[in-house]
Amino acid sequence: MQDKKLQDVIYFWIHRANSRSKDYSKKVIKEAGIDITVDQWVLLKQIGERPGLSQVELANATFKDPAAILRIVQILLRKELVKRSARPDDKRTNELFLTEQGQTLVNRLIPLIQGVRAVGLEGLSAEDAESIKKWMKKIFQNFDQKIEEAVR
Amino acid sequence: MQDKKLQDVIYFWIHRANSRSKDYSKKVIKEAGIDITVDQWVLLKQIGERPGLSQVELANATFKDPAAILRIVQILLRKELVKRSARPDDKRTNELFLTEQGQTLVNRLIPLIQGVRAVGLEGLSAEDAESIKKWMKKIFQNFDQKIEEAVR
DNA sequence: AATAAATAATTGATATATCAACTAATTAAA
DNA sequence: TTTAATTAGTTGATATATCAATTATTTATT
Repeated sequence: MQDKKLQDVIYFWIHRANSRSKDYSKKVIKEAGIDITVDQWVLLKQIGERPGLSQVELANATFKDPAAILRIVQILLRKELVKRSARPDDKRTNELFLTEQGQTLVNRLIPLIQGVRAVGLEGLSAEDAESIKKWMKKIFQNFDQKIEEAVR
Repeated sequence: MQDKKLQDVIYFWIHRANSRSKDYSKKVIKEAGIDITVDQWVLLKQIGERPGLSQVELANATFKDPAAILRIVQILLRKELVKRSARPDDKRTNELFLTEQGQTLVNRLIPLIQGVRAVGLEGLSAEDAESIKKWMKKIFQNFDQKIEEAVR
């Protein structure tokens, strides 16, 4: 049975680009002497953008599983970068906030991560970057629709 | 400190596209009643393309860690989809081959995975797809170079 | 040839992803 | 309003990713 070689498959390269951007982010964070993972950073960043959001809201925003969110949040609580409290009008729900330490760390990381983003886009124009973003959204939606379609 | 919202970051969308393509592959494989993961499939496919390759070669081809390869290979051995034997001229090295069962499974999966690939690219032209592949390679290389640069 | 360096595979530790099952709290329906 | 359904969070199980350290073997060096 004939098939494309792995290296000719577009999704394989999307995977590689994703993987290496994570690797490089990790390297930059580590070299700055900061002890958090890329996934922890993403949650910190999102909590900073939307203080008080719940774990489910965080899961939706980052497209992670609530169970995955919980475990990462527990690490962030342990590191005292995040604090958590029950929402007064709905005791099921936890509200998440950055601690002062967490906010300081986010502020320190932002310029580093901006540098990381720029590295990946070297040699690409702003229009190229826009096209890529647009196409990634399209591919995402193509799959997402097929997945959701089955649910209905 | 001002920064792009998570949803405006190109790498976030690359991550999402990657993640959903994996989700949909998983769904299709499961619906076909086949009990393997996407990562197991990628290794099977690569071993089928290059019979006799070693774990390190497999790690390089798929950009995975040798330790990760080992654990997935152990699962494939357990499922009797792959067989393994020491290379005669270098006892450190294992050669990997598909079993007959493994080959049958690969043949069965290929058309399913081709369908998955097509779903993701709906609404995109062949040229769009080529551009995406080219740019993902570029982004990959931009990061990879920075990472390797430090090693030298 | 003996020693040192490099390589392939392995193991252990930690972090993450996903799914299914479960509890507690809330909301909708009979 | 009592019951049923839904929702938020949690836990356990399994698979994967990454790093550091270890063993066995091979290759390079002296």
